[in-house]
Amino acid sequence: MGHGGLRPEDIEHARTQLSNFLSRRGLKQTRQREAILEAFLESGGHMTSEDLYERVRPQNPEIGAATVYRTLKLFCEAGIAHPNHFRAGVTLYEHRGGHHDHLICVSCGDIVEFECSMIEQTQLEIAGQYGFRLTNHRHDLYGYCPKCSKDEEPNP
Amino acid sequence: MGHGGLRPEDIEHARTQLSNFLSRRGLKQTRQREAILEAFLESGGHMTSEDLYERVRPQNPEIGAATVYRTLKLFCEAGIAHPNHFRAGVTLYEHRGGHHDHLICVSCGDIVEFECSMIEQTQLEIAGQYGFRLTNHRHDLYGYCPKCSKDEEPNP
DNA sequence: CTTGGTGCAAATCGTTTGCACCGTC
DNA sequence: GACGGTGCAAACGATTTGCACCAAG
Repeated sequence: MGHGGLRPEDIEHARTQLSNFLSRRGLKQTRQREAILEAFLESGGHMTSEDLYERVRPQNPEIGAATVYRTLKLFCEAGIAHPNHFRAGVTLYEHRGGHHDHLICVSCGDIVEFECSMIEQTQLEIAGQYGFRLTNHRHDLYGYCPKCSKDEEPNP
Repeated sequence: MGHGGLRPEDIEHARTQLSNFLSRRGLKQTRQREAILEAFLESGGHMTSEDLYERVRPQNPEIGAATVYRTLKLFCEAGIAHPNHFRAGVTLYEHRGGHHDHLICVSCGDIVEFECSMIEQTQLEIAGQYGFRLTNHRHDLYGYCPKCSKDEEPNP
């Protein structure tokens, strides 16, 4: 179920973003970071460090898993990636930008993104009622996607 | 920031629920399961297996951590508990019942539950648009609670 | 007495870290 | 050259599992 990578302009933007972030912080531009960034951007988002490691490996066999973990964290700080914990024990990284709301198929794992400004608005109101100042949110809907709906029957 | 345990009637209901679940499945009613259930119900919800283990230990030094993990999973199947992954690496279990929507303070970790039927409704519509058949959802709003809002300043 | 439950310790899994070496600035 | 980056392997923390023993039905 691969879906939506980024458009060329987004990719270019991400490259610049990382570049700026690195120099601003006095960090180094390395071959590995470039390779990992490209692999991440080419992917559809929603991947684990492990996944990305596998993706990078063929072209760069010397890059270690630890570097991928470290780099992905760096991307999060740079605002290029965002970590998500859909299930126990794994961190899924997604492309930044857009709102992080998802429809997740509990059967095949497919992830679809959606956005609803009405809900966004309502969230702010609710937070206000409790005196909370919101920084971010997550809104995930779990269920069976159209394909899997046909296989799985409601009552076991 | 402790808050809301369950009312006596809810506790009674949970006991029955587990009891029924066990016999329905041909499983056994054990001293450990009772002890762990009581500890879980007495707590405010939103605890890790580890937390519960510590809570149970004083009165039942022989109960092992593995049993608590196993039992908590059982509670989930029985519909008494519900697992949540607010942050990487830990599973937080909460009391079942009510909708699982939360306001979470990123500073002190306080968790407030809320419910909004309008959002619930909208979720169904969105799922429908994508042909998904929903089974459950999670909706977490992160931010600073009133107390912590005073300390933390918006711009770093 | 039969089958599931428990406790312990060892095993796993994802992720992190210490350290010696390597490459960028 | 200095300091951050990398690779490897060992360390880690949460959770799971194999196994021999125990207890509920």
